[in-house]
Amino acid sequence: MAVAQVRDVAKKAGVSPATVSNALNHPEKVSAATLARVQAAIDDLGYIRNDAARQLRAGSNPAVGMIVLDAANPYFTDVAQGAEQHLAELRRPLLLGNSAQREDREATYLDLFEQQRVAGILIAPVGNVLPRLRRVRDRGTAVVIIDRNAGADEFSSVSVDDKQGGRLAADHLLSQGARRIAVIGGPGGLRQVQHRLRGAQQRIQQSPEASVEFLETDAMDTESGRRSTESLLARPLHERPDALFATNDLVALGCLQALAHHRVRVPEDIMLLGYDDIAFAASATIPITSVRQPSARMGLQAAELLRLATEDPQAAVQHTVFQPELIVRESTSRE
Amino acid sequence: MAVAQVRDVAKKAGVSPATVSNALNHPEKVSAATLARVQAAIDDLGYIRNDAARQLRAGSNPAVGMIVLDAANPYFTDVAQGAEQHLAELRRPLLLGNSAQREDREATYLDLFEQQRVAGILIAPVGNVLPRLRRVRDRGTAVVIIDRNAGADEFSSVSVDDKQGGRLAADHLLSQGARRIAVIGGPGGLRQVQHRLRGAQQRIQQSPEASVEFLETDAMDTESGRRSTESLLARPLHERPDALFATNDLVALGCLQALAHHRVRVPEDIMLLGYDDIAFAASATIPITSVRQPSARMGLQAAELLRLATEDPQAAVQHTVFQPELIVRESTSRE
DNA sequence: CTGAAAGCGCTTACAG
DNA sequence: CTGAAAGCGCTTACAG
Repeated sequence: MAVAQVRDVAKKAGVSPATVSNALNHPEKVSAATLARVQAAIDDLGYIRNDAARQLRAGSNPAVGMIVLDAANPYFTDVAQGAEQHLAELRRPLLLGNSAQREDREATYLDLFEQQRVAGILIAPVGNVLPRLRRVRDRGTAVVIIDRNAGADEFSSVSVDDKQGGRLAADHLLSQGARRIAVIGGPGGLRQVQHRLRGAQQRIQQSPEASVEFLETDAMDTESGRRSTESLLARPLHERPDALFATNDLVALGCLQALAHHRVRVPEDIMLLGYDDIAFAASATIPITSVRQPSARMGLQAAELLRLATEDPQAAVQHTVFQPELIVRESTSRE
Repeated sequence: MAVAQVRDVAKKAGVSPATVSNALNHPEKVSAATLARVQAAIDDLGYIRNDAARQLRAGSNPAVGMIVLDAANPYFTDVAQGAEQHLAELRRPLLLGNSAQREDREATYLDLFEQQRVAGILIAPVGNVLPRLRRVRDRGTAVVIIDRNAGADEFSSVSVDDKQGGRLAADHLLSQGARRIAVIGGPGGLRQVQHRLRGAQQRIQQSPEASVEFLETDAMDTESGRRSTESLLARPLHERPDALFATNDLVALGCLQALAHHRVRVPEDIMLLGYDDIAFAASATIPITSVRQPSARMGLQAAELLRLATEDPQAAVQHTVFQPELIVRESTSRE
């Protein structure tokens, strides 16, 4: 069975294709009687508009593309959900791409979104995509950067003060008596990791009796946390840290698993602190202290900044910086 | 700055638009020298193909659409990841839609995918979408159903034997001494819920001393599990169940939170068993016994069945049914 | 309010 | 191996 087209609908309704199009896109231009006949013909034939043709002629695609660092991380599903909710109100579909922290995948999704001429792109960048994003914007696509203030002067962005998050984490661990802190996460090139680490370092350096080291990982998943922790536990006892600061909660959960496996007590022997405050941090074997980011609100605000940028390409660039919040739980509470 | 088009590339390379198109789509038809000039022109101008035009003319969209019941559930992110991996090898982008168990959202994504004339659709259905899926297929779009054997005769499908899963769960709880079992999940119209419940009921009815009740929820998230459990704990002690079978792990985590909040001991006072075996089940406050589904493999197989269906629309319908596996943990181990 | 004509940017036969 | 012409299915001015 051939797929119905505008001309089939037009013939059935006894009008021209132009009128069918108007009934669909500008119903106020069409008389009520005609509208009803067109609608009936559409229902009869099961007509479904061909988006490629519409888009080609109309010259624009309402959809918005989004690229996240890890689609399996509840933090990013929350951000995406916030963005999707706001975009749905604007009648804009969200196309979600997962870079999995890999530059090649990031580039593939950027290709795809550009080829589709999406109206806008929301991106949590992995690689140095700024030059590319500039070209994207110059071709007329709005861009908003999530979770990064690099490129801050050129693109609107939504982020969290990650240095402050690192400071909060370190400050809390020190106040609980930690003296040897290991920061676990990576890759080190990722802006978020750098800032969380630097914030922690800055705070720890103010305490002469405390020290900090950085264990870099390839990824930010549970497996990475487990492996890093295993390597720490392979050391002689007196060279082990007394606190772990994982740069996200998935890594923290991995750390917790390795610690439990080796019967290291948390927090008595080693304290553990995560980042993002995903729902599972609170439900963990030992509930995990974590630095909360307002994930859904960040997604919503990113979508809003994108709306502003698409509606007025000349509009001033805007940066929304949220403040992180420390949520204290058992994994760092020694008394 | 205007966006570069084929004709601009052609002019710059000193060839015709047709040759540019051939260089892009059928490089074997073009001489090496011409290919190099075209490529140089493309790079120079930063040309990006307009997918809408390509698709309109070529008459097909390589992309595949997927609709899941809950994009925030790690089970579905795992399934999606499996599918995406296989589709990537076939050079097919995956467009992911989240129905959030809502029929209106499911319909919206089906609209979107149909308008985009995707090559295929992978769907875990919420509502009664079979009539619609029939029309979709009749228009030439391949369809594979995930996680449902309803409609089994018409569409290829990938599923797990959920009745068996329910039986495994009930059998284990009974063997651990449970006598009053509450099944928590919903909505009751969802095929997975029905089968898991029915499997459990069948097994429990074989034990005259045991009873089962069903607490239906609106959704399958943590909040639903928490609320249902609260209502159970509001009962007099002797009317409480001694075991909870949550129809997925998110619900189970919610149950666990409510139980902990009321200082009910797990498994001593009430046992808890979940479904899906998401990674977080093992890391929970009390590690949760769960029925495992091979999520990534299911996604991969769904993509493979879709490939078969797109390559030969006349190909026979195929059903892959995986067997569930019980993973026993602390939440049900009374000794 | 309605319709005839043109054209969005590409690719596909086809002729050379 | 290369190019001129046609056309994919829509929507947009424009004329009536």
